[in-house]
Amino acid sequence: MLVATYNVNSVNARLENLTAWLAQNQPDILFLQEIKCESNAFPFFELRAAGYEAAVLGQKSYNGVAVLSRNKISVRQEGLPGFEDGGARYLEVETETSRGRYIAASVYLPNGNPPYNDPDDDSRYAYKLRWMDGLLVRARALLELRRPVVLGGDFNVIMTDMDVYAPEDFQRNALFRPEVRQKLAALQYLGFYDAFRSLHPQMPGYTYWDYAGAALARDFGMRIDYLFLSPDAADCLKNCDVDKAPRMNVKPSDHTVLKAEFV
DNA sequence: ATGACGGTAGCATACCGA
Repeated sequence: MLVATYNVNSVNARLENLTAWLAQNQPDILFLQEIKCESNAFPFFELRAAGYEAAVLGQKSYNGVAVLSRNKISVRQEGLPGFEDGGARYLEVETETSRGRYIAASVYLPNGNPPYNDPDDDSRYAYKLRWMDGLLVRARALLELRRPVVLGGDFNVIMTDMDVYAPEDFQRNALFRPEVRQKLAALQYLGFYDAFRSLHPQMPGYTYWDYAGAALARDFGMRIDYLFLSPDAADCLKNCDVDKAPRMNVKPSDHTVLKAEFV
């Protein structure tokens, strides 16, 4: 049973790459982030032809998350409960897999860095911190269900020095500041397992390389996409790997796929 | 410090991203 996450940087711009990856890998569940369209522009038809149902929380131009599944999907939650959010960043569903029913949420955390024209504006960072607090509240409620849960997506947090090519350059970056690292650590103290890191304690596991500056060729990457597992899901985890192929394709996203296999 | 590079909106250039 395969579950994967992919920040596509526009689902329509990435449709060829996406359907090719689905055909080759046949995951039970695929989380998408940054679909960058409303649901009326989402490629339901093409994905159904590829064998996938889709649940979509869309938004024009920015953000937008989706969950693909080979089986029928029921939506549990659009957006974080009790959190006023201008962005389409959280979609929680339940779906059948070849290993039973899973709760699955596609997560796209705010970036949090200020706009270039106003580097002292900390409102985006404050929004990121509030968003993470909302996620932690939801995560606690999900754990209380004592069921297999996967939170997958682009968390926009570099957790440790190992997870970025030049940690010294990122000390004040909103992806690496102490508060966000602490809150992502808190998700694990609650009981969610970082699927990749729990199986690969030493590997960098980069999931993102900037388009600019030959970042991919120089391996200037960062690990910011994650699959977080409830204990019931972690018990069944067999392996978890970065699939670098989508990043090496023609017309790639700047992120690549992170996938996990379950028994 | 800035921009690279790419996507969207919409038709020039601004905004966003990490």
